[in-house]
Formats: sequence, C-alpha cells, structure tokens
Amino acid sequence: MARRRTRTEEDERRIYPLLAYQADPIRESVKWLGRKWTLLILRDMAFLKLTRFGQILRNNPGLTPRVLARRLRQMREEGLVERVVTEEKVAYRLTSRGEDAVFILLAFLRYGIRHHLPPQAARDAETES
Amino acid sequence: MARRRTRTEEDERRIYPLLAYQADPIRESVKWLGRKWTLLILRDMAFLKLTRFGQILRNNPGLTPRVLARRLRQMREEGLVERVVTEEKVAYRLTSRGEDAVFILLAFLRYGIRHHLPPQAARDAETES
DNA sequence: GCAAGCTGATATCCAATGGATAGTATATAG
DNA sequence: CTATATACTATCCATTGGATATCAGCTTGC
Repeated sequence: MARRRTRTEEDERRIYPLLAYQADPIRESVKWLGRKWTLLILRDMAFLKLTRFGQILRNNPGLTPRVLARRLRQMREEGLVERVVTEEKVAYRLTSRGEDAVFILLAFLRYGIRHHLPPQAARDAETES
Repeated sequence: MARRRTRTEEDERRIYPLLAYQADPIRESVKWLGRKWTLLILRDMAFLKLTRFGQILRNNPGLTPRVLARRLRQMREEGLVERVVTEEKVAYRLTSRGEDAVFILLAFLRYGIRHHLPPQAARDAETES
C-alpha cells in the first residue's frame, strides 16, 4: 500500500473551488458509482477478472439477477463496462474509464484493511511479508 | 493531484488474497460508506468544514432531515463522526476514522474531475495554475 | 429428435429505503 | 407575545432492491 499522506493546506486551496463548481465532481462521480452493488461488480471485474453475468452473480450473495442486469445497464451508460458477444457467449469488460474507477476501489480497500479487518490481519496486509 | 500510477502485477498479487478474506475489506467498507448521502455528508464536513445539521442540510438539495438524521446516526455507529454539544449548540465533527475516509473522497474527486467536468475545466483542475 | 441443463436475462410481487412535508421542543430576538 | 431558528421526529407516498419464477437460446447426452 502507498505510504500515508496527510492533506496539506495547499490541497485544500485546490479542492475547495472544485466543490463550488456547478457540477461538483464528487457529487457526479458518487451519483454514477455510488449505487448499491456498482463498486462490488467493478471489484469482481477488476481484481477477480470475472467477465460473465453468472460469475458475478454467484460471487455476490444477495445480488439478484434483476439488480445485476440493471446495474450492468447503468454501468454501460456511464461507459464503465462494455458488453461483448463472442462465439455466442456474452462477456462484460472494463473500459478505460472503468479502469480509472479502480483507484476508488483501492481507496475503499485501504480503508477496509485499516478499519474492518482484525488487527493482526490488517498488519499482515499492510506490511509486505 | 497526485501523478497517475498504474497498477502493477505486484499490486495484484497483494490484493487478490485480501478479497478472498472472510470479511472482504472492500465489501465491508462499501457497506459502511456506500449508502446514499454518506460520502456527500463526509465531503461537507471534511472540505467545507460544515459542522451543523442545518448547514449540511442546506448544502445538499434533495437531502431531507429524516435521511440526514439517520445517516448521521449510522455514521456515529461506524465511528466516522461524533456529536458534540457545546453551549447548547450541537456540532458534528469528523473522528480520525472519518479523516481516514477522506482518501476515498479524493479518489472520487479525481475520477469526477477526469470524467464529469467539461474538458477545459478538467485541465484547469489537474494542472496547477 | 428431444428432454436436461446450461446461459443471460425479464416478470411479478413484496419489503426496505428514501423523499416530501408537517410538526415538535427549546431557545433567542424584537 | 409573536416570530424565527435549530435539531430533530412523524406521517405518508414513491422508488429501489430482494426473492422467486420464468423464458429464450444454445449445447450435451442418449
């Protein structure tokens, strides 16, 4: 994991005016990526290399086909994934925009390691063995 | 903004086993931070330094008092914010765990700048003036 | 050829969540 | 005494999500 970095005053001077922007970038990106299951689907595709409807479904207990279909459609609208049909099979692939969103997943991963893993596991995860 | 960094194979070898973990850190952190309005409330507190119920409410069109109250209660359960009563006034403050979650906001901010700002504004935002 | 079993979905129905709006308790201002 | 503000809570309806069944298209066994 990258070394922790503290936000500086310089950071804040740069960030503040962006939030006042008519289309606040945090609000917009949360709107497209923040709905239930979206980030977990993205995780399955980016890290576990899952590409099939059924794989993603089986990997997420609680996720139903109805919701997965809707989410994939919305993710296609945002340009995060594309639907590819090859040899009569359907596959979903991350676009470059989808790859860009992986940085968000890494931030969640780091937070999760720090705050939702038992202490010993968190130490193992942060210090390379 | 930090320079872009490409994920390496080394990264992937480190990330994969974490996802197989019984309590997947991405799933856990998304569960606590991924509900509607949570990240926007966090943004208001971290970047705009809002501390009052009414301030946050007014700054988020569409957010209702009912939902804000529930979200703040849930955020207190997760230890992201604390409720402080001083001189008969109520204020909410980020805890250190809340500050840790700001890295997630920065990831959303960067994605939003790249993909949800008009091209010229995105360039202005990424290259310091 | 045809039932059995995959696949990627869609349809129906009910539960949970969120949004609109009104109201409450307390305090301060005029 | 009324008006206004703050930090909520209550009621009600709309939207979203979850459980389950079903479907169309294709392959596989026999």
